[in-house]
Amino acid sequence: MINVINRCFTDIYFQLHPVQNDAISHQSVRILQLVHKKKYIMIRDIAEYLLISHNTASEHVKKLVSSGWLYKERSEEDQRKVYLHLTQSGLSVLKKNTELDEEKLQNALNKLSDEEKMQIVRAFQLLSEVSK
Amino acid sequence: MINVINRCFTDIYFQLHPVQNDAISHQSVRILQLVHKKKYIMIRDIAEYLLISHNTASEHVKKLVSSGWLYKERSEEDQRKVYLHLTQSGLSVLKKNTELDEEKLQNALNKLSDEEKMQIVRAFQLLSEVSK
DNA sequence: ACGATTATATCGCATTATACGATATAACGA
DNA sequence: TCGTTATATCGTATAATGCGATATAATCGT
Repeated sequence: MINVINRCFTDIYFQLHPVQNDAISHQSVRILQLVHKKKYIMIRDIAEYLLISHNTASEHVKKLVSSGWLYKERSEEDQRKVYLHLTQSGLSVLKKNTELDEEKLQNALNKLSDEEKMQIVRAFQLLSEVSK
Repeated sequence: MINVINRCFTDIYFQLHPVQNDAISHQSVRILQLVHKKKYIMIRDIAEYLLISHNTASEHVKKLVSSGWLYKERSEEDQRKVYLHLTQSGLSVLKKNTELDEEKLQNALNKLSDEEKMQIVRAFQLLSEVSK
């Protein structure tokens, strides 16, 4: 069962992911992903998740800010802390690099009945829920 | 509906993907992926898919062969052609970099009933099928 | 037969990505 | 005040990425 899900999962991503011409590095995508999924994330958290030193994480973030994909917010309570957030542009880049292509996904879904579409949505919601 | 599926899809991958300490580059993963999903793939095909020049693709493949993740097979009919295949080691590296972690996925599924598990498997098979 | 094409490979070179140690600054905590 | 925490910057090193130029061998078209 695990293997079937994994084969389908990778097949779906392989077939439906957007064609990306964007020049974006692997670590940049991982950082945008972290910022998107985690609330109140800081530089040191990114270093921890990515298993890199804090200064390297700081350099990465600097680049992402200057690219216009992230912005910083100083904490009110503790002025040392810097919370990171995605810009609209950053969200758009992240989507192109982690989500399924909307048009390709729509084309795939159109081959199914309404009942089948709903089954797929429910299944994704279910697995997403128990993954947390 | 598209947005719900995409949010769930990225959540599932974010929560369940393996923690990877392997030192492997982005392009290397993409090439292993291509070789895995496509039959009789050649250097020039990889260049085409990855939108890079054939000589760069050749260099990448050389590195992957020397890492023991790919091996080459000369075509019988046309001796110019070199088909690429994954080694066992290459397949293992690819899985760690694209699939969901077996243990994490199992833990998530264990929170569900047998009926719900089957619904998820059917939904993934369904979407995988219409994605081709 | 032979020039054109195809597929791969290699070399030289340039740029970007990735990372860390050392060091600095500012803010917080006891 | 002194130690700790969070971020930032500089210098430096190595790996990753990529392309043009060039080479070799096989195949194709006429």
